[in-house]
Amino acid sequence: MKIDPTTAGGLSAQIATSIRDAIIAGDLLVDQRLPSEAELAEQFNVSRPTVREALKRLAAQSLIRTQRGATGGAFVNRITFPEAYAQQITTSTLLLSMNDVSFGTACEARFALERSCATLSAARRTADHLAAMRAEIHRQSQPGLTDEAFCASDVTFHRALVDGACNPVLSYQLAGAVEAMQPLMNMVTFSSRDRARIVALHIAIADAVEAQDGAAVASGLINLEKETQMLAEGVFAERAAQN
Amino acid sequence: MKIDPTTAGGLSAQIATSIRDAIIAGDLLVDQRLPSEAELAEQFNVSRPTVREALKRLAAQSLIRTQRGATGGAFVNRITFPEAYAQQITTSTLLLSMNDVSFGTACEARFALERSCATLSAARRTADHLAAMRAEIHRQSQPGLTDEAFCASDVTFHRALVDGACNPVLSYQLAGAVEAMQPLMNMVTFSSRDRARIVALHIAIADAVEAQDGAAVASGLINLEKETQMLAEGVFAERAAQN
DNA sequence: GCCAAATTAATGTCAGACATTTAGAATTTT
DNA sequence: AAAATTCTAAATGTCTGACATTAATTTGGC
Repeated sequence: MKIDPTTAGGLSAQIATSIRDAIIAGDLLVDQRLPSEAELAEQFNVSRPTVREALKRLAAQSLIRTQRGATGGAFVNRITFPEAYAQQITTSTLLLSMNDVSFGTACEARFALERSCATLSAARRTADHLAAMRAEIHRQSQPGLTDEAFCASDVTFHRALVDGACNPVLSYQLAGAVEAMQPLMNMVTFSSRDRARIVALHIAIADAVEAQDGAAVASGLINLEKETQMLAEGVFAERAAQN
Repeated sequence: MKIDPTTAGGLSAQIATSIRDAIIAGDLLVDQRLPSEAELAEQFNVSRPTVREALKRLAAQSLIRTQRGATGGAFVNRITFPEAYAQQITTSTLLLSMNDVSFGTACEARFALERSCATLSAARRTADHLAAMRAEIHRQSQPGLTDEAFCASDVTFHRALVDGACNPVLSYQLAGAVEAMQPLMNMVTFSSRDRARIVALHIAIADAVEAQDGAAVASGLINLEKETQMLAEGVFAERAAQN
């Protein structure tokens, strides 16, 4: 592990990159202990605070975990699916909110991705997945639900659909797409009549999933996308008119 | 911004979370300058190194950038698509390599996601996207290509297909799926006869894209997935036999 | 009025110290 | 002898203070 003090980014960034590369290359295996901070400082010829900053960078990406105490230290972390979910959602959410991606573009991407689960989910969904979808439909039907609660339920419904594919990699990849859309969906506050139409489309999708009819799930998602896009257009047109 | 010294995770982690939440909530806007490290230290009642560790955590996630000099400091960063790509790819790659996800599962997820671009890419692809795909096909046809180069070309081919959908959100979401598969694909080293079959399937897909026939693109991808899964099965069976 | 040098404010780095946590060894007690 | 307790050592977590480096601003000279 060599470090060039002249290059940009700062020493701690370079050290972090160096260690990250070693992990990716497989030189450092899962649960393997890294040298202590003092040893790393000596190896890289920097001070301990600098090493610590580098380690914090890696910890922020869940690449390492640290443990205190006598046998403590920094260990290569096995990234779990929940951790990866969380990172993906954070990144996706900020990416959308900071780059004025249009509602239409995000919506299109989200439903395109979700349709990729339709066939698999129809084929493999368990009774639990179906029950989760039905439960969210029931929740969404209740009057007096706040917009936030409605949207949260919407997300849960779609995640149950995605999880029905029984492919953790697919679930992970879609977590970002589905969750990151929630803030955008929140902007499109729905009237009770709009909600009824959405719920009706959800029921159609759930029915198709229950019947294990993949094509019907896909077309149900297409209808839902159309409806969502139409609702959004209406809301944005109304807002534009007010200004 | 309040900090509870008793809670777990360490002070720097809490401070990082506190600032991250403020960014997500929109209390800190893009390009806005954070207080100086000394001021943050005073606000949170901690020392400067602790604040710095927190800032490094945020920098690792591209949430902030720092600038030196008189008017320098930490600024809320606008996450760009390339930065988000890179993070997604790193996370996805490590997630797959550390959780012994089966080749079949990862492959299924990857092609399911890619099929979601088929219709859009057939409809919207520009001449550039098509040219990029043809160029990679040409490269893949050359004998004497290393396995790594073949796989890298494969990735480029598929990214061109995905980018053809002209939806940056879709491209971003798929970057992880396609790139993270590369190390797994590298494990399945191909004979020249296998390569020829893959290239033939690529040509079929490119032809369908050129003809703007979405259904044909989708079925081409299905065929490619089947071929890939078959090849992998053969390789793994062979390896199992050797052990 | 324009260019160059001093100023200044910020991050980047270092050195050393102390606090805290934890596992394991040593010791004492039962 | 076994079990409970205490002690110790090693590691991370945090603090203080200092100096180095960078880059915009101000100041001074011409």
